[in-house]
Amino acid sequence: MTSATPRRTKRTEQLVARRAALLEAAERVALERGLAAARVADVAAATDVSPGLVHYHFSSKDDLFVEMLRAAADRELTSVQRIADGPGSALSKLDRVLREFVPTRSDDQSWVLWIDAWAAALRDEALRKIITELDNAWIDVVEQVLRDGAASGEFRCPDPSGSALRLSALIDGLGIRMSLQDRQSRRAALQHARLTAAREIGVDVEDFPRR
Amino acid sequence: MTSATPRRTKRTEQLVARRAALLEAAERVALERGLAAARVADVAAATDVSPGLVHYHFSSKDDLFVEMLRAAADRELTSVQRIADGPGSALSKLDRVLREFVPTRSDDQSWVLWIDAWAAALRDEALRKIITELDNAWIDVVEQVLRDGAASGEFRCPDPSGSALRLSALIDGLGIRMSLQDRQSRRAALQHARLTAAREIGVDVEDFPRR
DNA sequence: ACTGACTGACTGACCAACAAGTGAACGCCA
DNA sequence: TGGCGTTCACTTGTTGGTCAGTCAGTCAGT
Repeated sequence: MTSATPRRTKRTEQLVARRAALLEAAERVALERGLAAARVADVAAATDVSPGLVHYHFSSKDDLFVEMLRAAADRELTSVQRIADGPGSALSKLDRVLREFVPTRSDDQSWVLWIDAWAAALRDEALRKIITELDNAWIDVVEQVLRDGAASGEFRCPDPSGSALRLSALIDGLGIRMSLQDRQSRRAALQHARLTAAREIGVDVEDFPRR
Repeated sequence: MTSATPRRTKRTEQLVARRAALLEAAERVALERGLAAARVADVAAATDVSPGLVHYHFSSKDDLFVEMLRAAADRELTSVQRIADGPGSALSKLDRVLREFVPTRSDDQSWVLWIDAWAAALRDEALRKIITELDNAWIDVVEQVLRDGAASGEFRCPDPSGSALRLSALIDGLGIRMSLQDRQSRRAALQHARLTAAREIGVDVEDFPRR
């Protein structure tokens, strides 16, 4: 039987491993030097590989970093979806989403990456597509959690779509603040998010799950 | 009487005018090409001037763009302060702030500039300082408006500081969204901001001033 | 008022550094 | 042994910054 996907030989395994390693290295480099200042030579060095090889796997620098961000976006999306599809009440899911996405530290890796990505996306159609798709998908997932909670009578939420969008925007704003200001504490940021979420679903903040 | 400030000769007038023109050109270039891709040669060309002159007025490329953003930040801050110091009820002032800062279009100039600036600030101490100072000052002004409204009994606001911070974060998040997604309408964004603000001060959205 | 020495804004050619991408050659694995 | 992953030397283009020279504007002394 000839499968459409190529056989999984040692060679092809190595190939996909290299590609993955390059993408991972690209992310590390983008985190350290910033997306705008990242060089393909850096990615090559970080992978202990010649610069030419990078161009063997990726047609251009742009291609490399776009793919890297696509992979990162996929991870983020998977992360929310796992929470939403997991066990627990809608309320606890909502709280877990907040704990997962409200930035933890001023040097929170993913936030730094996305702030860079936003700027780059202003002038790059492909990037803009990736980011808006991630953003919309994220909102959709949270919207569904809110809808479930409202349907089961756990809380009230007259406008799940709007609530999810507002939460997303708030978290993005907090993410920027946390990434740029050192003295901002995670505790405070999380509390701001919880308070806003509580108002969106008409419950008291105190009713959010402990820990 | 010998004044500390230099005489206002034709020469010095021209000097400050040149400097201002270069800063303005730098902003235009940053808007068009993006902060990361902006070249000093672009700024020179946009001012109809030789590249060398740019370095005569500004010690380095960094210096040029940092100064440009400092000027832009000053303008933004002046803008809020004028609203806060102006006439009208606290409620109407709050609404005017929202109308002023919730992005108007996907290509809203100042939002594009600040998104670029956030990314650059991740790796630039001087920029980070400018941005956090602007951000904190903005919040302080809004906080004062909220405090005034609460003091006069116009509305309730138990935590003006937190409310101002949350509003700032929400607006930033909406700004990103509006800048990256075309199909987002200003009307919707403004409505999200108004709704959140209304909840912060315990009034009904409908009570926000018409138009 | 005039002038001549002087200052400093400005030019434009130039450079050194750097970075993306190319392609021929090479060697390892199936 | 053939082809694919990989290297390395190289080309090409770009860009921030420099510098010697120029000329308009300024000002002190007459």
